[in-house]
Amino acid sequence: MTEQTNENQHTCGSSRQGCVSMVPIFNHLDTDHLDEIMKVVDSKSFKKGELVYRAEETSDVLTIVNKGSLRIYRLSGSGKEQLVRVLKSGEFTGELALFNETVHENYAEAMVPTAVCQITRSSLQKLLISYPSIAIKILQELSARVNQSEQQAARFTTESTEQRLATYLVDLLDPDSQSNVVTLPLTKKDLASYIGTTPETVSRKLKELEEMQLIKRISSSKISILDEDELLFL
Amino acid sequence: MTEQTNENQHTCGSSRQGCVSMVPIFNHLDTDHLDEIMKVVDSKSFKKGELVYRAEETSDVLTIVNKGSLRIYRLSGSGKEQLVRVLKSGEFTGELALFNETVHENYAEAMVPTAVCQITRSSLQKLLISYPSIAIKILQELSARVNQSEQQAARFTTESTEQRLATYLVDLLDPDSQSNVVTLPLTKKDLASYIGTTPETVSRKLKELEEMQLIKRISSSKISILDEDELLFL
DNA sequence: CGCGCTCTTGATCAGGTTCAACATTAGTGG
DNA sequence: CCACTAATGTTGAACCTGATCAAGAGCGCG
Repeated sequence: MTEQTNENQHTCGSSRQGCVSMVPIFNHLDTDHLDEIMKVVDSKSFKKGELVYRAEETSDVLTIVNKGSLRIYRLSGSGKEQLVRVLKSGEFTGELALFNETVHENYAEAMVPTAVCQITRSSLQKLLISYPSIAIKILQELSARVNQSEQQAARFTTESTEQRLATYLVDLLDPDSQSNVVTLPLTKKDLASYIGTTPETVSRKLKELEEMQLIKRISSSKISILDEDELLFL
Repeated sequence: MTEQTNENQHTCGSSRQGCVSMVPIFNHLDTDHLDEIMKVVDSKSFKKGELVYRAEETSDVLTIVNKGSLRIYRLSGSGKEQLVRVLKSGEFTGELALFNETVHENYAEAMVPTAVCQITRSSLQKLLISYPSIAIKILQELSARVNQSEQQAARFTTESTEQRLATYLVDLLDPDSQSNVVTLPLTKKDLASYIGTTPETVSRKLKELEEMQLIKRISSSKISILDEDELLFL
């Protein structure tokens, strides 16, 4: 039911090229080096809902999103799902299984038709030796993720659901756009999971924030931020 | 009030040596290389309660614990403290400010008299180029930390306080010891903060677990685990 | 020895979950 | 293109976990 589609695995040179040249961990290198990297990278495509990998699986590849997006989530002992993060174009996952030679502890699922590039442990290891700057890029990304994740964890225990929702909305604001309208990139269900609550509570809190004149719901996925400062101050 | 003690900054070659040769990210290298590393590493000592760094500070060093331990914690907007992790000997911190050239977002405080080694960004960068294996070690450590932190975050939202406390206790069990007695390495207050609750609730839940015959409190910091399986099954 | 901690226990309270019913939207096939 | 169905989102009411406040007990330390 969640079978991979590997059809264009060796037929999308352009996709592979797009992958390596647009990815933060590679794009500081010049064309010659990108060519070399391209040779060791594989492309794969996944339909909406397909799993790139699942918990308990071993794997020795780093997966980089080329086009589309991946939901990274965990399942608790009781089967409750926790949305950990959404990977967008240029971001990578699979580092735990790759660097620590262990199993995945989360699930990666395509949210929309998604193209990824994958690089094996041995290939990556060679690249890291040839181009130490790649390692630095990955270190940057991983340390930023540790930080994000620790902040998220701290918010779960120190802030109210209302506060978490409010800051989530404000964070969606595009700094270099005049508009104060944000588009929710997640379903209410995923949004609820991400901020650590239920869809019912998200619904109620959005209503409350609207009654407080802090936001205005334009459509189901569009929200106008009326008072950014007050939202953060809650 | 939280002033650093740099007295033995250049007087403890032995400490520095201990540092580099015992640290996971370096200890796979041979003696010659360790000597080279030792040259670019600084030693510092902190008294109990002193801060190695604080949020909002910039810094360009990676801090590795040599002896003692560091509490890494965050402060929420409302001033609530969240214990993120405890660094023990051989572990490092400061990677966010170091790799991303930004400010710290957490605090690092000595829990006991603590000796650390520090290495600057430029020195580390040179080392990473000379010894790519160091980068791999750090990648391993950081990806493991991303994983731990995401798991911790997921637990906050998917498990009850009782479950989090129970798994915390079981995790303290030493696998290669016959004993089923664990020693709490944290004060009740820190323990409460770490698992995302209050000291009062910790007290009550421990009492409940004892009434369920799953644990037995030996002393204030020693607990006997009577039924590991049932604790994890809660 | 007594002062100031941390820890414990009790009582109350509130935020958020759960369950259930209803509304709305999106997706599917005639 | 509309109708139908399934999934998602909303609202209400009851319940429950865990936080808060307050008071007392134990403990270490000067």
